[in-house]
Formats: sequence, structure tokens, C-alpha cells
Amino acid sequence: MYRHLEHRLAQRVLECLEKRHPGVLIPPVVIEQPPKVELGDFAIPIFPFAKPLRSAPLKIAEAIRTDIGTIEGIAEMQVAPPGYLNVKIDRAWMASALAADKKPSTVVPSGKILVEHSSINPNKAAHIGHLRNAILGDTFVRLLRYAGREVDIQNYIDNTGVQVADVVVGFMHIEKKSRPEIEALTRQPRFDYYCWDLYARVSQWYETDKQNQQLRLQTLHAIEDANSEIASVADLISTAVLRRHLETMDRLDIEYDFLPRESEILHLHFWNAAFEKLKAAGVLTFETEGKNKGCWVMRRAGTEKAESEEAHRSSDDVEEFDRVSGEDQKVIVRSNGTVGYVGKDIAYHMWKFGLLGRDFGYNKFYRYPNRHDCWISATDGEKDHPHFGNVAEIYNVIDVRQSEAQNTVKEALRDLGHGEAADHFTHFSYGMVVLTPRCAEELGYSLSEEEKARSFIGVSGRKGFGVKADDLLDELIASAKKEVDSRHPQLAEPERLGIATQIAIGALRYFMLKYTKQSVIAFDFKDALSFEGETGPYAQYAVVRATSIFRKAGVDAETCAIEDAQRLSSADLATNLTAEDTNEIWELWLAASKTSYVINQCIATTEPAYLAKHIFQLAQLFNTFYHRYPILSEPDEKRKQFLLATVAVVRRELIRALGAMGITVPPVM
RNA sequence: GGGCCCGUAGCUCAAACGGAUAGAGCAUCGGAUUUCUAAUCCGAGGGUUGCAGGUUCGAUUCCUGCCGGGCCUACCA
Repeated sequence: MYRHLEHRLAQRVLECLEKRHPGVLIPPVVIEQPPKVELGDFAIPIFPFAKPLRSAPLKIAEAIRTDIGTIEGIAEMQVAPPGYLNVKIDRAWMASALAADKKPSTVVPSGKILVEHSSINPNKAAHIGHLRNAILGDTFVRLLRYAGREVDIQNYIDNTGVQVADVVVGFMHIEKKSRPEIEALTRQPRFDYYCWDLYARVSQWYETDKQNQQLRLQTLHAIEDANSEIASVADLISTAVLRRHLETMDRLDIEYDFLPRESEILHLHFWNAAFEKLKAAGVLTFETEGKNKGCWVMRRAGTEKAESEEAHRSSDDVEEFDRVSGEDQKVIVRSNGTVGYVGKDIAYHMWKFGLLGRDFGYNKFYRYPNRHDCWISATDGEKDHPHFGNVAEIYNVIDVRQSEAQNTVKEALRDLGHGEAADHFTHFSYGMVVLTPRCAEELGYSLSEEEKARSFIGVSGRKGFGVKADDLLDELIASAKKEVDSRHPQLAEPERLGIATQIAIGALRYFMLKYTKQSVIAFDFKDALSFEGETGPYAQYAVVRATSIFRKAGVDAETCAIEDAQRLSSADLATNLTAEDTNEIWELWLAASKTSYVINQCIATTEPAYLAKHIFQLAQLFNTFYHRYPILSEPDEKRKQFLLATVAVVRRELIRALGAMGITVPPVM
């Protein structure tokens, strides 16, 4: 409703200006929020119109104010120096719509969206970096679904890469385990932890003797051959680790629909199909001389600019140098005929948009407790299966280090003539999670002098250096459990554990979402384990408080807002919201009205942090309100109804917004 | 060498398109009527937004240069 009103206002302002100044190009009308509610609910800066209209901002603002007439939902407008038009919402109108949960009809774009996230190498346990990825991705899916979009969730599995090869080398050549022995190990509870340690040992082992690295290459090649014994061992290991990842993420309510694996991209020859199309379209060219002689290469993005600059440089030497050095080229197929990672990724993304002319086979792989099935790629697969791929839009949640590679894939699609697909290809890029030096020491790692001097230490799977996802969750739950135990000793053990788990998830998900996505998170246990201040539990607690009011009042919280809204006349709402000293409560209603507006902003900017901020602000306003206005003891019955309706609306919006972040609220805290 | 990102309070972070007095949380200090209320609330201190220019009515935000930090830049995946 808030968004709707804002849009209508901008539209009407534009019409006013166009009517008074026909033929003049009017700059876009921007709507902001005034620094204080007393000034109004929307602020329109008039400065940008001054020049094109050849008039003073205050005069223009005054003209709009007199011309604009009445707008449903807008109460009044004021001209404010040095050049703002401040607009006040009709508070009773807005409150009545919000309480009744009225939603303006909106057109939801059709077309399925594919969100790819997690994509953890299946060779070791998931760590905090993977948690950030999965939580960002899962939250973005929830936001899209909130907005009415249809979404498939994919988790790409690189089960034939060097990282898996390394662990295979570890089992076969360091531990000298037989296949049955490995099979037995995969059945132990946290097999991924075992691999975590082994992976670190393998990395060290490579350094002790260069000969050992030969084994790595041999193993890598053997894995790509589906029929080899080594490939079957690799599959055994990677599948077991993958299951562990799904279990870990399920603890956070993160689910997937489909797991495409690199092995099928290989065995179903996706690359061959893509290669033909890329050659035919001239996207790839064969180099006959220079540094990249014998390779199929793609011109790098940004080459056009370099070319036009070169045209001005008369020297042939420069051009010659560039061609020979191959600086402007990206090798896709190596001179030995094998295709690199980017090539396979291009093929995979052609499949995503339904442009490859091939499909995976599908098998059921994992059933969640809620009976939702997660499918996995197969060469053959089951007859009856849902259809994945062939979507209208994609979002790839991948950290910032892959920007270059993502751009190459996107440009390949564009060069193939699929400009529309390229336009709907979004790399949802985000920064790394690193450890503070203090945190690293807490984990028992001894740091070099150089490392101690740095502001942070990177997580490294190769060194076995990092915070494992399950460990962090365990610690969060234990910490929350201690609090719940002391606050609610009368509750049964399973109930207390359930509450502690909800709090732990709330804390973790909020923690990962409160930072804007491009910022590097310096991980610290003190901040991550905090349940106070700007945290998930703070917002959960606000809802719990709201719930307890209704419990004590003997009123159903879910229906209260609507029923009270019907009982309260708009005159009642007006009295409670527009009289003197009602700004504080109005601010609360206003914030509550913004949930879907904020969610749309989050989607448009691929920035979930805005929602975290919004939730915190709403919870903060509620806590202040809660503290200041006793409700159950309110003697005036109409006033009490209004206050209860206020609580009901805020509670509902908080639950919704938290739900969009994947956070649920316990009955008590 | 080239490309991208970052530098804001003691610490961790905000500030949509350039907008009104740069905001939160943590930490520190001082307070909160036995109430629906303490995983909370109120208050205090804390800032030359890395430095120097430029663009304009107005710059934390845009441009240029410098200083400091990170990432990418392989016939690795």
C-alpha cells in the first residue's frame, strides 16, 4: 500500500508539471523520506526542476501544491525551504487499509526464475563462508516468492574437480583405504569433518614431495572417466559429503529443488553441443599462432574499447604485441583439446535458459522431513520427473572472486545472439567471510607475525582453517539453550531445545544478512553469538512480547487486527493517530506499512540487508511503544482496541518480514 | 602493468537517485514507578566521513590525483 501510494504521488506530480510546462523535458520525480515524521511522510526535492522550468524551487513547489488536487490516501502537502514539497499521508486511511491487510492488485511478471546458491565443493565440511552464501541465496528465494514469483532453487555440485580428487588421493594413497573401508567411513555421523581434516593433510602431503602431485593429476583424469574404479570411489565420497551438506543446510531451513552435477555435464556431452553453437556463431576462434596457439579462445569483455584506442595508435607493434601475448583473450579449449571450467559453465548456462537443446536425466535424491523432494542430475534417470531449466531469469549467488568468470559466461550468451538471456543473467555477488586475528587464535591456530599484523585472516579449506557450519550452529544452540533453561525451567526439555534452536537460527541468519552484501564480514564469535542489540533474537523477542499481550488479554492475535479495524471507525483511528503527540505511534504504523515496499527494493537491488534493517527498525519502534504505552490496563475501551490493533499489525508484519528472512518466532523466550 | 571493491565514532557496520542536524549496535558511564515489560527501555560521552583538488544551490555519495588495504587478472576448478 505504501509503495502504491508513493507511485501514485510521483505520477500526479509529474502530470502537474507537464500540464503547466508543456513541451519541457521534466526530470524524473524522486520521492524520499523527510528526516523527521513531523515534516511529513514523503519528501519531494524540487531542486532538479528549477533549471529546466526556469523557476525558483519554492515557486514550483507552491504551484504543484495548488494544482495537484486531492489524492486518495494523501492528507496534505507543505512547501518547505529550501525547496521541498513535504507530503503527509492520510493516517486513518492508511491504518484502516493496513489493519484490514488490504493489498493493491499488482501485476506479477510471469516466467520462472532460477536461483543457484550454495555450490559447495563436496570434499569437506561446509564453513561460515558457505553459510553466508546459502543464507543470502535462500533469503533471496524467499523474497522472490513473497513477491509472487515462481522460483527453482539449484545447488551446483562440482563432483569431478580437483578438490574431490584431493580427498580421493588422501583416502587411497595416504590412508591406503580400500573401497569397503571408505564405504564404512561414509556412514559415520560427520563424515564431512573427517574429510575436512584429511583434505588439509593432503595439501601438506603434496608439498612434502613433488611426486605426490602427479597422483593428483592422474586421479583427476580418472574421475572424469565414468567407468573407472577411482571415479566410483570419488562418487561414493562426494555423494556422502553432499548428503552431509544438505543435512547441515536443512538445520537452517534451507532446501534445494535440483542438484545439477558436473559429472552429468561431462557425460551427457553438454560441452559438445555448446561448442558447435559457439563455433558456428563465431564466438570462439582457433588461434594459429602466438601465446595461445592451438587453443579455442574467446575475446575478453572490454576488448572493443581497447580496439578503438588501438586505432588511434598508429604503431603496428602494439597490435602485434597484443595478438602474440594473447592478453585480450580467454582460453576456452586448451591446445590439448580439453575444455576448461568456463567452457563447461557456458554450456551449463545455455541449458539454464533452454538454449542448449539438451537436458539432464533426473533422479530423486533427498527427501526433506516436510516431504519435499530434492532431485539430482543423472545420465538416465527416472521417467517421471519435474522439469528444470529453460527459465526466464537467473540469479547466481557466487562470491565476488568469480566476477570475471561470471562476466565471461554472460558475454558468451550475448555474443551467441541471446541478448535477452544475458540481460536476465544476474551475478548475485557478495564479499568474503574472514576471521579476525583474535577469532583465529581462539580457534587454536598459531599465527605468524605477519598474520597477526593483518586486520583479518582468510578462511582456507586447504589449510583446514575456518569455522565449520555445524560447529557454529551447535555453539549457537548451546548458548541459546543455556538462556532458555534459566528463563523457563518449567518447560519440558524438548520444548526448550526447540526454542533454543529457533533463536540460534534467528541469530545466525540475521547476522549473515545485516551486512550489505559487498562488505567483507570479519567473523568474530562475540558478535555472532550475541542475542542482544541489532540481532535476530531482538526482533523475535519483540514478536514474543506482542504475542504475550494477546495471550494475557485472551484475544486471538491473528484475527485481532481485522476485527478491531472493523470495530474502530475511521474517526477513532484519526483521533488516535492525528491528535497531538501521536507521531510516535504513527511512525510505528508507517514502518509496519513498508514491508512489501522494502522487499521490492531488496529484489530490485539484490540486497537483502535492507530487509534486515527494516525489521530491526520496526522492532525497535515497537519496543519503545511497548515500554511507553500500557495496553491491558488502558481504561478507555476504544483506546485499548486501537492499541491492540497496533500491536496486532506490527506483530503480523514482523512475522512476515522475519519469515522472508527464514526466521521463525518461538512462543516464549 | 590492467580491472573491480573498500577506507565513516574506540570496535563492527548504516546512510535508495547527490539533499534537511552523518545514524545504529557493541563497548564505557549513569538511570528505569514490583506493570502486557529487563534477550527490553531512557540518558551521556564519542566524527575535519583516509588526504588534496574539482563539478554545483548542495558531496560520505559523482570526477581527477595521491596514500593505505583486499580481490581478480593462468592452456586450475
